Amino acid sequence: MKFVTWNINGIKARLEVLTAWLEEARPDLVCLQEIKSVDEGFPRAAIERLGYEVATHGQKSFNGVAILSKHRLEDVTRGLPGDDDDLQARYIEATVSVPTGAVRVAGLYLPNGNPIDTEKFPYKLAWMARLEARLAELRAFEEPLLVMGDWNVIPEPIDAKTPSAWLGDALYQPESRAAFRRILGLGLTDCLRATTDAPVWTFWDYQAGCWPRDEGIRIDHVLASPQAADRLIAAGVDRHVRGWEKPSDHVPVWVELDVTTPAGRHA
DNA sequence: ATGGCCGGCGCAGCCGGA
Repeated sequence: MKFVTWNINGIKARLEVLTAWLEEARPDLVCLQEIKSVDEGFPRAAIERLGYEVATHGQKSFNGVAILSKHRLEDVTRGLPGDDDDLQARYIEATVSVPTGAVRVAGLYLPNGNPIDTEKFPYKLAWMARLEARLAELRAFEEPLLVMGDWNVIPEPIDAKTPSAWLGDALYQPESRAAFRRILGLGLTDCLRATTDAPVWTFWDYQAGCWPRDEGIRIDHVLASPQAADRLIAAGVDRHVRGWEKPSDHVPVWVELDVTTPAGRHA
């Protein structure tokens, strides 16, 4: 079963690219970020027509996340707990039933945090602390869990074509990277890193010819609980989509899980 | 040479992104 995360950078500007990719990739479940739309403005019908259930957590102009699923979504919750004054739409959870049980999915759009000498950077770090607290709760259930989205964190030097270019950037600050490592320390597996040691990019800036020069970074991640990581078959990036007409600056990142084998029976 | 863009809003040019 194929689970994907993709920052689409505006659902209205990306609907044609999204539907073309859905028909090509045929994912079971997709977490979208930066839909930049209120719930009522989301082009739900065009996606439902392709056989997907749609759950949105939108906001006017900025941010906004959604989950698309070929299988019924249950227990949808919107917003990251821990700060009732935070109105930015960056987090959604849902449970999807699979033949052997259920998978809890958390879709996130982590704050960018730039510039680092403004209030935006402490907001990012506080958001990551709230995320760690929520994921500690979810981990305690000891069930299959995927935490996927645009993390806006470059975890390691290998995750940037030119690491030195990011030294003053919120995505590569020691505090951002340490917070990401603390979350991995809850017992979560970085699925792409679990399947390859090679450099892989998920984002290329629109500016400065970054795509033709392959000046990319890896900031979109899928993390799995042990109960999900045990079922991991493969992980990858749909890099070619960055070369399409009117692309997002991010590409889809996917994982394939074996949800047919009873627990404890897989390799 | 170290820059070059894009979406939303709304109809000019600014804000936000990474």
